[in-house]
Amino acid sequence: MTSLRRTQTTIAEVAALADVSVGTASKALNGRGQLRPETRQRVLDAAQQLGFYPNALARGLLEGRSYTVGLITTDSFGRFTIPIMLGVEDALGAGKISVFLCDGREDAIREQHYIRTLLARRVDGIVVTGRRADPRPPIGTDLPVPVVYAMTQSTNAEDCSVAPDDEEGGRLAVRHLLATGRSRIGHITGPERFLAARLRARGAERVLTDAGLRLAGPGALHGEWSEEWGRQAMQILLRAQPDLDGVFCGSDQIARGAVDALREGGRRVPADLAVVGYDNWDILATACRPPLTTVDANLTQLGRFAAEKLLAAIDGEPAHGLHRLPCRLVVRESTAVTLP
Amino acid sequence: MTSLRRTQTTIAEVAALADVSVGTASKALNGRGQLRPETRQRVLDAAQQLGFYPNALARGLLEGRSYTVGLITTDSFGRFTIPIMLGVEDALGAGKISVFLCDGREDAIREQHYIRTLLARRVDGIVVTGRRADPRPPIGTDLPVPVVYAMTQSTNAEDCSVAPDDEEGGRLAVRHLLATGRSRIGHITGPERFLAARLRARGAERVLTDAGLRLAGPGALHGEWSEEWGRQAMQILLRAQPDLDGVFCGSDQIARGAVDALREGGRRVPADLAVVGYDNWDILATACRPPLTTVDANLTQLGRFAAEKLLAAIDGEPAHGLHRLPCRLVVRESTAVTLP
DNA sequence: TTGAAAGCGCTAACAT
DNA sequence: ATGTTAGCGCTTTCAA
Repeated sequence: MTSLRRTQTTIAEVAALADVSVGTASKALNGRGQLRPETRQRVLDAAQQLGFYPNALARGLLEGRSYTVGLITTDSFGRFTIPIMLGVEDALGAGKISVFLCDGREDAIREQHYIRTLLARRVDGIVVTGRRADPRPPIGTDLPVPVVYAMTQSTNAEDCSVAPDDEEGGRLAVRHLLATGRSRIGHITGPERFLAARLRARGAERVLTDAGLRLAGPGALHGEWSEEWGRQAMQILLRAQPDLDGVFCGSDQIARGAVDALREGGRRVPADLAVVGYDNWDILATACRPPLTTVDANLTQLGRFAAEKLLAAIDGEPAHGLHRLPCRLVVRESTAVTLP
Repeated sequence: MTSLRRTQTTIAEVAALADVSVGTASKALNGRGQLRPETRQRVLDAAQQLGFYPNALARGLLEGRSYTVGLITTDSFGRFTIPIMLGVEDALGAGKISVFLCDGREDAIREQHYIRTLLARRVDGIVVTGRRADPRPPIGTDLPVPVVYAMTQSTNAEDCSVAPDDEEGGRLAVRHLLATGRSRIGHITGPERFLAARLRARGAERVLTDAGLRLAGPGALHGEWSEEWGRQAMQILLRAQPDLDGVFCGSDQIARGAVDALREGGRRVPADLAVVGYDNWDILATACRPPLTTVDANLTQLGRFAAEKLLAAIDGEPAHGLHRLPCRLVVRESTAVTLP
């Protein structure tokens, strides 16, 4: 519990107490210049005694930068934005940079308003996060500060964007199913208009093709990102191919629906069928019966990575183009190999 | 899409272009003082042309405040913090105040570090959010700026705290069950060490007592906030009181588990038993079969309320003590009245 | 080794 | 009606 003065102290007061000039006080506090050790100590003591900490506004004004960055979300901190924010905050907080939170709400006007505000506050850079990997128009052209897009992508190829490698996620999932001895594998996923859904499906198909196989039934089943769709699609798939032994789902919600449908239809998971989800939304994945093997997109790391790219750009080393970050398979019981 | 200069403009440049002094430019831009309309327009045009917006750091330095507030979370933006953040940001953003995001991570050291940073940045105030209603030590004594605690409570009664009215939530839930014709009502909830769990249970019990009834079975069943516990507890409850016709659950997760257990045990919801959840975590509540009637704690509004209290305090009208905000029942199918 | 002064960008009081 | 000046808190020359 801090005990700070009710009124904030200035360096002039510290200087007065230490009986030196403000210039000297500044040097002492910042460890610069040539000072008699005793003088330096006197200043430090005075600062301590007064609970002094420098006014960041004054420093920023002088230095021309503020050691802050703006974080603009387009989706009101949805489920996917949170871990990214966490990563960004984590990477920047450590480096003494503070983060301004701005909720863009899919509203372009609002977004522009925020950009203006952030620039007025002399942020050193801006991170834009989204919930979809699909490209979006850049937040501005020729902005005076660097911008990094995380979990969304600027349509301008010059801009720096960071996104999970969804195609690799699809490959990981299906490779795992093959490795655990399944070969009649179906795929249930979200709307085809989502780039992420298409990429995951493509990854899945590639691995199957390489193994001389193909997706079971009618191929990738596109629908809502919901449990309900997972249940429905599971029925469709089973009817189309009754000897199915593995399903890769494009989200944990879908997977959960699929698993419920299987259990209620009398099929055992993983004994009869293995199921892989996507997102590693752990509250869902672990509550599933059985707990769900799923692909984790490492979003917190993605946020951290985006922040690092931004820091580099601030330091004059800008990156360009889209960076796809690796996913990770989290193995749980839904794909366990059972003895016959 | 903004098109802003790569280099930021100062008021001096605007003044030069408009051929006036900076003082005059300042007056024109801020609509103060007596100026010839034509001069004012010339300045405005110049500002427009140069894409000028004032340096907030300079303004803040001068005014002694920054029009920013800090938002410190103790739980890494958990599920409950998000809507609160949204509400805070919403209420403040409208008033031209920007929000600094700080993830305290339950770490007191980290928290103190953030407080110092925020004060150095001359924030006008601080909001502290938590995930538990249980009281916590204040973040500091005698801070130079006002603080409001949201969804957590300071142990210092002088501090301003805002929390949902959990007891009322419990009352709402059970009153609804009674109103839909149920009278043998059980309660499954989270760990007893959570104040929220105790308050909700108390609310439930009060309503029953007033109706000359009591909780079914052994009374409130405390366990984890999980689906698994919901399933288990449901079995326990049914064994203890087979003619049960209503269950109030302390969270949507628990409710979901309870509903699953009922369905799998051959009981129809809502025909045989009605179930009420808590949180209105819609992705869970709507995926439930049937969709869940649940108590919504109005967290976004709570965030907005907290922000308003903070603004008032900043304006010299501090509030004290704990403010409990109303909950709201969201009725879905799990408590529908069915014809016999 | 220390102090004085200038200046970051802006606003407000005071001159003109 | 417009210009000049001082000063917000700090760092950084440059002088002493």
